[in-house]
Amino acid sequence: MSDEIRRNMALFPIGIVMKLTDLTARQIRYYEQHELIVPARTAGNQRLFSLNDVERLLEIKSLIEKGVNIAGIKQVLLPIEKNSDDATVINEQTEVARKELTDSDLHKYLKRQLRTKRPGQVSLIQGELSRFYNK
DNA sequence: GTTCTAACA
DNA sequence: TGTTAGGA
Repeated sequence: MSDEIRRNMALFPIGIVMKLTDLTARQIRYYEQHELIVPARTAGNQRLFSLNDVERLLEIKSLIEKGVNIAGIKQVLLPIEKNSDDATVINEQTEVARKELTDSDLHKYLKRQLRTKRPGQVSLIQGELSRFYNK
């Protein structure tokens, strides 16, 4: 499986994303309303976020802290193209992986992700998520 | 127990 | 953005 797909697998419910990003559920849902992120949904209508979604949220968070509003962020963060590599995927494989995801697995998973670099986003996620693997 | 949408003392 | 109501 490619890292591209791995990064786009919808794995985390909003609770985990809250801890990962330090954002409130309210904020996360609000950003989704403004299409800054487009998480996948389970059959029960619950949001499932991919690592890419988490990265985008961290970027959004940093921009908000710099005083940028939603309109401004929309100009920085390109819209997610449907059916593109940026679209959050949810399938059987994702389903299985998500159910088996434990907290310790999450840590190992995140550490692994940090080694697969991506231009423009790497420095950010490494800084923001460091509190997890450095503790 | 967790998450969802809608709405505002 | 916070918070709460009422459901799933």
